[in-house]
Amino acid sequence: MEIQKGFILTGNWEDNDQQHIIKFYGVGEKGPFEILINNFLPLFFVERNAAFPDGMPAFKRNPLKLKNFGGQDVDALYFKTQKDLFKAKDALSQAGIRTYEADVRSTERYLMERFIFGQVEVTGKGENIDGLWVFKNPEIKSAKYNPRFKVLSLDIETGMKGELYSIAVHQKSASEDIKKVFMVGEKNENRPEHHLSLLDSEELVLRSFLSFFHKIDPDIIIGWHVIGFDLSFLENKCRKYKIPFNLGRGHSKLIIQEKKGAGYFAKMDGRIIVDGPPTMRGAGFQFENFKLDTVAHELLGEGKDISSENSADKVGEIERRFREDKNALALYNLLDCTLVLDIFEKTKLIELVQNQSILSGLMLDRIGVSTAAFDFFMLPKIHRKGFVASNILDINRESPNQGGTVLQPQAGLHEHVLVFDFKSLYPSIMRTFKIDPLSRLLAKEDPIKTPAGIAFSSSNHVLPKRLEELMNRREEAKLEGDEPLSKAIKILMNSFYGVMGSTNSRFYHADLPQAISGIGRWVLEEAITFIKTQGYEVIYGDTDSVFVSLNAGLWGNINQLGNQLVEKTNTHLMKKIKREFKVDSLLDLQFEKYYRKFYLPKARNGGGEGAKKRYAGLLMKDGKEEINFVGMEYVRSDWTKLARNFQFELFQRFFNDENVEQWVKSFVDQVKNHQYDSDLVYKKRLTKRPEEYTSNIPPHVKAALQINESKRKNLKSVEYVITSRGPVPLVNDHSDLDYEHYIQRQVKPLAEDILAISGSNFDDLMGGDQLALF
DNA sequence: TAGGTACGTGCCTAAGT
DNA sequence: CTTAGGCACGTAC
Repeated sequence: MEIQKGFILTGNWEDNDQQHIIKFYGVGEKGPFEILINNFLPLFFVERNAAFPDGMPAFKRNPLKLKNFGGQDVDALYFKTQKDLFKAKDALSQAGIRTYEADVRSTERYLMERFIFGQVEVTGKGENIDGLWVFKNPEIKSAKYNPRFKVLSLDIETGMKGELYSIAVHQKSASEDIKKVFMVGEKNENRPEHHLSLLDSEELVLRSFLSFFHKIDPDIIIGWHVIGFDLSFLENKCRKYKIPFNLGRGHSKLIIQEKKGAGYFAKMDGRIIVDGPPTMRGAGFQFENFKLDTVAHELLGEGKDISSENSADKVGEIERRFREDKNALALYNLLDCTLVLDIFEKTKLIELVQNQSILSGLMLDRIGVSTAAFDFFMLPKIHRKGFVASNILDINRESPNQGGTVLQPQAGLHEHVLVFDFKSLYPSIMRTFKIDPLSRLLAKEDPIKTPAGIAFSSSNHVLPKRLEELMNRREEAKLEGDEPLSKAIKILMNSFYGVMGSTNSRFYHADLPQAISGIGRWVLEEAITFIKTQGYEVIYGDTDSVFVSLNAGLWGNINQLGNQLVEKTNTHLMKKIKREFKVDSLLDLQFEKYYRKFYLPKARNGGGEGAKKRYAGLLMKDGKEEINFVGMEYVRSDWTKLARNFQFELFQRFFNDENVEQWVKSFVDQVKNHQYDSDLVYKKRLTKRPEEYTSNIPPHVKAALQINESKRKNLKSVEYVITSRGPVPLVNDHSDLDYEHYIQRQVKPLAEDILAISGSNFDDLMGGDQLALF
């Protein structure tokens, strides 16, 4: 008998010889393992009184003490294979008979019903086959086991005509640091360094790489666009040489799929691919762009040794090194691997996704799917409460759901502004008012009514307890300095509100998000009213935040003041909520920050009213004063660097009480005098193919349409400038820059925001005659 | 290979002078 | 030539 703890990386199912087989792969205490299960039957539920049509495959019907959300009894139907399940589901659907939970994946069903969240203890007859532990129908239960994965960073270099030059890998684990480059070349060439293998042909490079790969046996492959480029390229080469592209554990195949709009996905047994850019985007990282060089510079302060500024030069330099200096190319190839590895290490990305998997129960390639994470937690819970959920239905919403309140800002310059916000507002509302799909169904049991009159059961619910656990665990994680865990919890908690309000969730019901956001609006209003009664002026607020201006001037200790106001407000809310709703408030207003100066701009087309979701303020950070921009052009990636730099410097002067007029004038002169030509580039995403924009054609699309047909095919964003001919892609000739456009569209509106305060005006300042020159 | 709503801004286009 | 409405994008929370 073999007992091992482990972490599940991947899972899949197949129907084989009239059997449904589930396979899980992972890494355990004694190495990688495979779990084979053939005693699990795919299932769904139907109403007890359903009369079945002809053409149903074989099934076993089992009456259960479960009901659907409408209160009707249901039976479980078990099938030999998933294929039979699909067939039955279709037949029933044709006959107008509803099925329940028929769209739950059997791998996830198996794990969730056993409360297994990534980490397992496997007990059974284990057989070690070629280093892979194989268990057949073992006993599996939840456990605590957090491996340090073997992470391999992969990068390839190619020639312009589609030749494979080299494959580099860098793998780090707790105990080893392995570097290797496989390159096409002659053996005695250039006295190659020890980690460089020169091989006679592409085919030999591929074979050597694959054999080496299996020897070092990584758990996770990382890279930069590694699926869409590197692995896809290698797959094609392998096909050409009829080499099986069997990167998976047990030499199983790697399968790559491209989903239009959603990017590339790769699947194999027992290993996970974590691609840098999409994963970092998903984790909320933001950079000027997601080029490896940019991200590496930003995070590590270093870059590649071939600058990627000019892609034509880069390709040329790679080809030159391949011909003349293979050692240099190998170093370059390897540097990319190491940079990616360092980026992952610095941002703790692997730890983040590992925590997301443990918290959600989803395997690593599904952690981003919030609706699936909600199912994983909720389905087993509601079963134990006597309910089954529906399939994911095609719902069309009658009316849009209302969200948070945004207060009308009091436009202008303020001094001494305190910002308060509710910590995790929506989760704490769900906890306070016991909101989840179950308590909505069972609202008759000890009801709580929200301000809008939606009722929930105060005694029968599951999500509030889960949120309490998560919030407590997050506090612990913060104290322990465990950033990835804290972040993973935050991401998960924040997803619940969205899932319950998503028609792509089987738990969707309009009352759920309506109740939550409705209470949110009530709470914010109540807090503001109270703060005003304390004699403070509220100048702005958005969803969960309140901005207070100390118009009477600054006195005493800011922190003390802020914390006292927070305490009073929380106590007030506590009492009020107890009185009106008979529940204990878990709402927590916090004193977040203090701006010495704070500016709320007017809306450009708003008839003098303040613009919501836009502001700039001067706050203290690490003992220094720093300008913080929110929603303004400075933080918008679709404005030029010219505008962003201009706004930053403008506000520096403005907050410093300097007169800006002369400076604005000279800035405009410098623009005309070609001082900022490299800052005039616009960058904008394309959400469709350029030809598909029909109703109107915005500038970035006009630019995109001028790019070669082949290059424009999968274009995700366009860089362009405005010339006397209109928008032109950056890659085309653009010597006739339209400076007047930039002054009028990128500088003037930002300058006006500030100039208007002192009653001056951009055009007067410039003097009409000078503009006529252009 | 489906978390949500609220909002500002610039530009295009068609309808009104 | 001016204006209103809608589209597209990016952002705040």
